[in-house]
Amino acid sequence: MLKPTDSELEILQLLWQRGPSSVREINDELNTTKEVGYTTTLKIIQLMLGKELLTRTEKGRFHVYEAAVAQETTQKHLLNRFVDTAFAGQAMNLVMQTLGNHKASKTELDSIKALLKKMEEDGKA
Amino acid sequence: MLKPTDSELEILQLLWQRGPSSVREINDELNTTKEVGYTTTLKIIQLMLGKELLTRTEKGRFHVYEAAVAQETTQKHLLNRFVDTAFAGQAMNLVMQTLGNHKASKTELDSIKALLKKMEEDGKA
DNA sequence: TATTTGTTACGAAATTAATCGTAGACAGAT
DNA sequence: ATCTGTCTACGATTAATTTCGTAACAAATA
Repeated sequence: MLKPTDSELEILQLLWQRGPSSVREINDELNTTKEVGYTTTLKIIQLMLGKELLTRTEKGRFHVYEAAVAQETTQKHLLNRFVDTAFAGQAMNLVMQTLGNHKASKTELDSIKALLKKMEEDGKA
Repeated sequence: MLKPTDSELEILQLLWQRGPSSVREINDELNTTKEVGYTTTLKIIQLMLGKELLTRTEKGRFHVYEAAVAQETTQKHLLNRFVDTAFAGQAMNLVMQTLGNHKASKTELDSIKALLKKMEEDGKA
């Protein structure tokens, strides 16, 4: 799998969230956060198409782009890399630090507890 | 804080683990994993010194380098960035995926459970 | 019809990261 | 005294990423 750059990831996030979108829509979204030229966004999207991170369909005389990689698969890859480079492979350190640095809702805490419970049972068996 | 590159992070990990080290030692360590020239390592270390990621002391006619940034602080920064870029800020998704993708020892699971419990109590209060 | 507007394609510049070669200093061995 | 090996400093090259200008063309509009 091809590692997306930060700019590419930003676009992937938008597409995962919005679904299929035009360059104009993506660029407008990006510009709510930071200033970036239309052709800059277009260029990155074209490069992403080359790397097969996106697919596109003709829609009249313009194009509609869609993420060609699944969010979860991509995140899993990035996560594995990140655990290695930033946490020297110590995944549970990462978990502890994340829990320590970020608030969690009751629902989220419950999901995590359920997952932990399942892990313990699997470990036992 | 200056974001270390991947190569720089690799060197930081070694220094956090080994403590103060010479270029030779760092380069030898790096070469247990991948091939990299001595002057390449030296150059990166010199750049890191410029960015104040390292400090150095003269030791006879050569230099000993030491991490100038704390492991936990650095990881926290990287983690925050990563949560934003790769998980669109959804920290608990990251936690769930990490737990799902990596094995954990009983001790680790217990620490996590203890931390969760503390978080729940804090949330209640 | 002529002009403006919006779109894609593409080349080029600027920036950053990583790699390595070469030169010069110096200690220790011959 | 000279040679050899190790060290630092630094410039040059390459590759990847980001940015944007310009051209070509179609559609909408004046």
